[in-house]
Amino acid sequence: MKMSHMFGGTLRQAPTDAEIASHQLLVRAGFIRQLGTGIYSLMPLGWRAITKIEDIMREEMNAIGGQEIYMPVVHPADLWMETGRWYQIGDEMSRFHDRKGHDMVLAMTHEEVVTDLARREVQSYKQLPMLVYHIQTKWRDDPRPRAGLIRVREFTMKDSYSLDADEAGLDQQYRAHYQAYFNIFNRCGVPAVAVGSDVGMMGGSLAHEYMYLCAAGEDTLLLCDSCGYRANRQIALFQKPTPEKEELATMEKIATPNVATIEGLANFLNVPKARTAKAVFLTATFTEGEQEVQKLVFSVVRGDMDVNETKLANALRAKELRAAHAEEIAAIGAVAGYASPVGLKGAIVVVDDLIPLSPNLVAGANEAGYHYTNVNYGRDYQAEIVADIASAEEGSGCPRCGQPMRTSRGVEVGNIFKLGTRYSAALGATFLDEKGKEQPVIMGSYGIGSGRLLACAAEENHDDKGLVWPISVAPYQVHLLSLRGGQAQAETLYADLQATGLEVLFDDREESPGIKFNDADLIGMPIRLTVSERSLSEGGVEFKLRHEADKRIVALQDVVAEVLATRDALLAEIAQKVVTVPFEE
RNA sequence: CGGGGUGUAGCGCAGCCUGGCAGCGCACCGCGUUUGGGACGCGGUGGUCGGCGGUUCGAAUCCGCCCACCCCGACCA
Repeated sequence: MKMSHMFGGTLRQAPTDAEIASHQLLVRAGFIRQLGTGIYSLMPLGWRAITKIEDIMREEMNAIGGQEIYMPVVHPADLWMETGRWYQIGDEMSRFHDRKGHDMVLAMTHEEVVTDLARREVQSYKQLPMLVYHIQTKWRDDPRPRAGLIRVREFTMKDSYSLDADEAGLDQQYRAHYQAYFNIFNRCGVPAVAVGSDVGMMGGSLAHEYMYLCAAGEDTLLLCDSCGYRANRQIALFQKPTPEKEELATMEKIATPNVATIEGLANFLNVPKARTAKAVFLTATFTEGEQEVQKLVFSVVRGDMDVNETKLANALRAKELRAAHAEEIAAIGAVAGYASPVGLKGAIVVVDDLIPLSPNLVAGANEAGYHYTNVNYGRDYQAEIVADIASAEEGSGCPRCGQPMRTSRGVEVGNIFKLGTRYSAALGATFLDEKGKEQPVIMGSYGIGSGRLLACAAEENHDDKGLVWPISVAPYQVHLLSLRGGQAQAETLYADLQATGLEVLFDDREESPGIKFNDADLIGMPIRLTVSERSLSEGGVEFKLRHEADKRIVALQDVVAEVLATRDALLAEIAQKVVTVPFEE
C-alpha cells in the first residue's frame, strides 16, 4: 500500500477525549475513527490488524474442531421469549419492530440462534460432539462505553458454541477452549491470565474470564502469589477471620448523635470497625414469569467489610440490584445511617456468613441518633438468607492457602462458559442417546471480542513514540520509506518485496524525513526499510526493527532475502510464546 | 440513571466574564527554497460558533429548553 493514497492519515495530536495509550495511539496512527459513543469505524490499518487477529482465532478454532458459520445480527424476538431472556435482559438489548409490527432484537450474543439451529440439525448422539463458531457483530447498548475500543457498544466477537452428548464431552471441549484461548492471546502479544468468574446472565455452572492485567482495566482481580489462586472480585472467596467466642451480653440502646457512618460510629464508641454491623439497603428486581417484581433487600456485613453486589445478587437469585432510594428505605420505617435488622419488617434480610459467628456487635436502632450494642444474630434477629456476601479486598486471606492476596486491575479479553442445558432445554434442542432416550444437548459458549483484543495488544505493545506491533497482528510486516535520492530504487524494492508475498506499507509521500520516521514509529510496523541517497552511498538500504534501536545497511540485492528471513524469525518468536497452560478450575 | 465537564475550520485551542467585522497553531492548496528525526518564505482554501427558542438596534458571547461527546459512579456476556 502506498501511503500517498491511503485512506486515513496520522494525527499529530490525539483528540483530548482519548485518555489511555491504546485509544490515543490507535486514533493518532489512523487505525480507528469514532462515529458515536461506543461506535467506531476501522480504517484500513485497523481493519487489516483486526483481520490478522480474526485469522488467528480461526486457526485456533479450526484446530480444536471448530466449524465456521455465520448467524444473523437481527433476530425475531420469539426465540428470546422462548428462553426467557427477552424478559430478563434490560435496556442493554435493543429492540425494534419490523414493518409488520413483529418484535425484533439486535443480537447481543447468539445462544438463542445457535440453539435453534441445533434443535433442527442435531438428532443423534452419533453426530456429537460438534463445535461451531462465527465472527460477527454484536450490539450491546452499554450504559457507559469508555476507553476507545476497550469498551464499546457495537463490536465484533468470535463466539463459539460446543454441542455435546454428556458432561464429559462438554468438559473436554471446555478444556480445549481453555488452551486455545491462551494460544490466541499469546499469538496476539497480549499476556492474559484465566480467573474464575461469575456466570452472570449466561447461566450455567462454570466460567472463566481471561484477563489482561493493566491499569486501564475495569475489573478488579484478587491474586494469590503463594498458591496461584485468582478470581474476579465479583466472586472471589476469602478466608474470613474467626471471631473469639464471647458470652452474649444484653442488648442496650445507646445515644449516638450525628454518627451515621461506620467510620464515625467506630470512632465515637472507640471500638474496631469489626465490632460493628454495616447495613446496606438495595432494591432487587426479580423475574417471575413475564412479571418483574421489586423488593427491598437489607444486607448486613461486618463494619470492616463491604457488600459484594454480585455475590448478593447470586444469593438472592435476583435479576438486578441497585442502591435503594431514600423513599423506599423510609417506606418500611428504617432510618438510613441508623438502620437495624432488629425488628425490621418489609425487607428481605441477608446477612454475611461471618455475622452469626460475630458476637455482640453494634448495630443501628432504626431511630435517628441511636444504636444498639451487643446485637447478636439468632437471638435478636433472623435473616432470610445467610451467605457469603462480603467483598474480598487487598490483603484478604487466600481461600486456599490463607496468605494475603493482592489486587490488580484487568481487562476481560475473553470468557468461556459451561452452559449445560440452560438453552437446549428451553428451546427443545434434543438428541436420542444410545438407548433411544431423548436428551437435551449439553452446551458451552466461548467469546473473544476482536476489537478489544486489538486495543489490548496496542496497550501492551507501545512505547513513547508509538505502537510496536508484534508481527502477527501488524497491519503490514514492512514499512518502506523512500527519502531524497532513493525514490527509484524504493519503487523497485516495493515491487520486489511484494512479489515474494511480503506485506509492505510504502511511504512514497513527498514529506520531510522527520515526518516519515515519526509516522513509521507511530504506526509501528515491525520491520522498517529506508532507501535514500545516504543509504545508497553507504551501500544499500537501511534496515531497522521497530522494537530495537540498532540500524544497519543491507546491500540492495540482499534486502528481500534478509526481510523474509527476519519476518520468519519474528513469526517463529511468536510461535514460541504458545505454551501449554495447566487447567485450573 | 446520579455527579462533574466539554461543544468555535480536519486536529489542538483562544475569544464568552464586560454583546459590536470569527481568530491562532498544526493540517490542506499554489509558487519558490529546503529535506536523515515533525523545515522556511510568500500567497491562498476552509466556519449554519452543537440545535431550537428568547432578550437586544445587534448574540459565539446573556437567558431557557434540547442534543451530542468525555470523565467518575451505578451497570456490564
